[in-house]
Amino acid sequence: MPTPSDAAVSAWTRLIRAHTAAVSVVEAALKAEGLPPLEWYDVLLELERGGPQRPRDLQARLLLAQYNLSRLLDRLSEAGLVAREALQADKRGHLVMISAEGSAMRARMWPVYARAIQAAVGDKLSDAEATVAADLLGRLAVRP
Amino acid sequence: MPTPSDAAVSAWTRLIRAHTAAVSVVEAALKAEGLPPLEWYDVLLELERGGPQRPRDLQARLLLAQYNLSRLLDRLSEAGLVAREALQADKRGHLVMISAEGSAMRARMWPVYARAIQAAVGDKLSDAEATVAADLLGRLAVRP
DNA sequence: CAAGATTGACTGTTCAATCTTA
DNA sequence: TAAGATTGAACAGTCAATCTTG
Repeated sequence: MPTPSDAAVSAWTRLIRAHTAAVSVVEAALKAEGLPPLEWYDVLLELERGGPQRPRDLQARLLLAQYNLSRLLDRLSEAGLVAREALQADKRGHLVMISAEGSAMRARMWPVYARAIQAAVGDKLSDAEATVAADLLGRLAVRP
Repeated sequence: MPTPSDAAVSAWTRLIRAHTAAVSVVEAALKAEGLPPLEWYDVLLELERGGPQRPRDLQARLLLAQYNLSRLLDRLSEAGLVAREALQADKRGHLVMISAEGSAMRARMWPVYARAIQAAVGDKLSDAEATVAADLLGRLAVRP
């Protein structure tokens, strides 16, 4: 049985810890400004970058479960930040698109988010170190 | 305003992704064997290593919110994996300790957990790379 | 009043089942 | 039958209030 090396276990443990610590800094910053959670930002950004998309595509890019995304979109839609539009091509699905309000919200969130990233990562690693970390972390997200 | 560098943003983004990917591998492995979630393992391990402790101490080590831990301990206790015992010294609190069943469960979880860590981290990074990643990630968890 | 811990009510997540169309 | 998407009910997480003791 392939038991992980100490180095792998240590990297795993610290990945969990670093994630918890960094996310809580960012979420706290957003909450302090009365802004929506991180997850909303991700969806809004993906919709700005990728244009109108089907939930299935968003799901794959954001690594979310389908039922999870369904309710997340409900909330975003209720807040007026995204709109759904029926598809003629495949009547099972529909397109999700960001609204003007959604873009405005994403823009309002970014400065707060950016400062929090700086506090959580930028202040703790040099650019060279952050680049190394990004490379190694990128390898962990690759599907086998 | 200190805007984060591209390197910092990239490290942040990939931290989130790597965490999501790695955790889902591990949680899926545990679930497939009918075992409890990762979080339970963390509590059980901490109680084995650190001996009987007050919830406050567990909370600090595991980076959990107090109300969160309170309900997590309820579940562990209901499953017979931990026990609570009143403290005479400070009657507000109590000690939490792992039971024999709890130790047995932790031991059953470990091989599954270990294989999953290997798949999520060990198979993707060399030991040298994992050591570098662990060092950098450790710096992110340090309180300012 | 402050610290340790819990609880009620609310919000969000998960699982399995369901519905519709391909 | 399978894929895209949603939903009811159960479960877990969050916030603010509460209780008890220091």
